Amino acid sequence: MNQEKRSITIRDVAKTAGVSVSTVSRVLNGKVDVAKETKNHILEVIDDLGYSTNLAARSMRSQKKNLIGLIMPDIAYPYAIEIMKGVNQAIAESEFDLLVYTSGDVRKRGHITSEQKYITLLAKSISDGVIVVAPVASEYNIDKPIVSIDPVMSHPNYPAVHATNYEGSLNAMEYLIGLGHKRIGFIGGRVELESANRRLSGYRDALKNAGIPIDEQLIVSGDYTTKTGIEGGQHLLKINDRPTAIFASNDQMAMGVYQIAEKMGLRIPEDFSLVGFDNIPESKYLGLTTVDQFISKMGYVATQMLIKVINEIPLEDQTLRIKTQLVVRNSCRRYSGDQ
Amino acid sequence: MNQEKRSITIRDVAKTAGVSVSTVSRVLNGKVDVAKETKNHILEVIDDLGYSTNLAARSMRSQKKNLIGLIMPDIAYPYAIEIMKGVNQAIAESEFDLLVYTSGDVRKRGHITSEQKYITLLAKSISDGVIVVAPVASEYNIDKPIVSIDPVMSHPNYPAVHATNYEGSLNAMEYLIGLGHKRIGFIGGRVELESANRRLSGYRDALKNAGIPIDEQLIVSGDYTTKTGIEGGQHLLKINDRPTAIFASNDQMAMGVYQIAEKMGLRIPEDFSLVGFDNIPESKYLGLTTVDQFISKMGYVATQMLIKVINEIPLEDQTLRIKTQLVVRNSCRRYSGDQ
DNA sequence: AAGGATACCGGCAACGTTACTGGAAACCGA
DNA sequence: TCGGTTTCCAGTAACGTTGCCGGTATCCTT
Repeated sequence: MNQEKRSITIRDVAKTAGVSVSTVSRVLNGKVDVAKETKNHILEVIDDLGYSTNLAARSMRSQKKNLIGLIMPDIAYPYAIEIMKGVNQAIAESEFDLLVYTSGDVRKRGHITSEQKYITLLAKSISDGVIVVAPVASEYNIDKPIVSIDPVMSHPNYPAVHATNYEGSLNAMEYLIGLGHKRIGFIGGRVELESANRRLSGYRDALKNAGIPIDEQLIVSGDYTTKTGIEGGQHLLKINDRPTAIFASNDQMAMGVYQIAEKMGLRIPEDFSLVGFDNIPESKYLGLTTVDQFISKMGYVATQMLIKVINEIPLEDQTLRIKTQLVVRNSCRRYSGDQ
Repeated sequence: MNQEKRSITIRDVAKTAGVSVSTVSRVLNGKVDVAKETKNHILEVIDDLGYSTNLAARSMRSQKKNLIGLIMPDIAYPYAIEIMKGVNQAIAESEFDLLVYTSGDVRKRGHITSEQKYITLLAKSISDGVIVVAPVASEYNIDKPIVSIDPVMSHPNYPAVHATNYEGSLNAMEYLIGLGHKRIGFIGGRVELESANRRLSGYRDALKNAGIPIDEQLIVSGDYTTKTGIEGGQHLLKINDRPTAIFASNDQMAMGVYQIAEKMGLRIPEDFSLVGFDNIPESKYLGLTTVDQFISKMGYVATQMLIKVINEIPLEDQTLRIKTQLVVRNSCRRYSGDQ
């Protein structure tokens, strides 16, 4: 039945062009050692037959692939999208193409295929190097270049780009404290991620620095999703002596806070102030004051680093820290304590 | 210097496990024909050595790859992102992983690597099937499943999912006309794309149906980018007897119109009405009335179709048409003609 | 005109994997 | 005990490509 229309190989091209396979391979790879006439003829045949080289076979045999891999567990949330935008831009400016590898959901694969597996899969097989987002491990037994974005632990010998999560958090808190807030709620992120912990540290230290006692009741946990933003926000806003400000440790959760505030009939910033973290595009429209961590720039820079490593250009710094920056919009107001 | 730490192959595993290569391959692929004891031992060795199978080699040899390819010229614009969201969701629900292939920019590759090249590259090499977005051709000499999203010309034998571009455009225009508008500007999309032409047809036909003469001066061209939205908007708004409404043939360009309007000191909808097409997330925040074409749903459905084709489940319909729907927000107002 | 350089090209092996074939051992029923 | 299954595994041949080596012509130099 399925008569398997075998696809056209380099051998077919060689045969119809009346040359050897190696010669075809040479014109395919732009080697000089072939007569202009033969070359043109072969190119014609290639076009006629609609041949295109088999990536798998080529990858297996040769070194340079002009392909960069980007590994993400999920590509459908704003953070991932911003990363991709940055990577995409760097890719567009380069000679490389991009292969984004995803399983669609962090939770999809069980214990069998771990991060390491994915990386080796892509790296060994098919690309010249990979970018890993928020990886857990820091060492891989691969000979291929790897650049990590926001890794859990930075390893001095492995290139990585970070955001200054701690400082960003500190800044945001100082801003709120500077506005006169003393009771500030905090909605945390996924605890297994370094970024979440560092943002929490920033929260705690800022209060400590300002001499404000920490009320553990005001710290709730979340997982960076809108849903937990809603839950956390609701919890905080239902407290009797409710906080005058909330610091959500990412914008996605801050968006949840907006939603629950509206449902509860509370206005932002009139009834309470709100600060987020990330500066995803949506924040602009919401008027959310947040900490910009230049996500897409991180993707951009990481890609450039990777390309350098691939081309064996030495890196000035193995780890690059992108400075976060507070973006003040209109989700916060001064709190004078007299209301 | 670079002593090329050769990576671990199946042969290494076989040797240290004291079995043959084929046996290792068998446990790797979950074949039954191997003793439980041997199997466990091999799995242990695999874990110890940190082996992971070389995708390229496997792809070359075997049929099933559990991998779906998505080919996009650029992944950094809202339309592409929405598609990916949908595809991502379907992927997450399936046994397949996803490989997004992009060169980062439509304009990057010259004549050498065409759409066909990309498709065969990915399809022949490495994946079980591919999804192509807005492809120009309708036939490919590949034996692998292909599903197109919004193809230029639909071919009855090739699975594709469309939006009802013409009807959507017609609806939007009828809405504007129903509000009393007679001078309606139109900003067109990339002429080489079918969607652009069909939206323009909708514009023309709606006017014709309403008995309103077409003023060619009110039709300007664009290419679906914000930049041309700005230019087109400026051009239209500078006309002496300027249109009372503008229909931008996608949201991205409508966003450009917002920008230029603000710069010119014109308010929407007080000074003129605006309608877009696509319903990208940003539109919600802008309050833009637009035609929802359920982009992410298109990605979702296309992926499901592809998976069916791969699994040789017959499709009910080769081409699926997703109905567009007008989303009324607050960028339009009634025009009574007395101002 | 002869020797050497150069331009061009073909053949072979190898990349790491899986499909296929077949064969040894173990088991089973009588 | 013996033929026949069954279980398990090893060996070999591919898959489509490129790297390497070497072999012809052709051209240049003196």
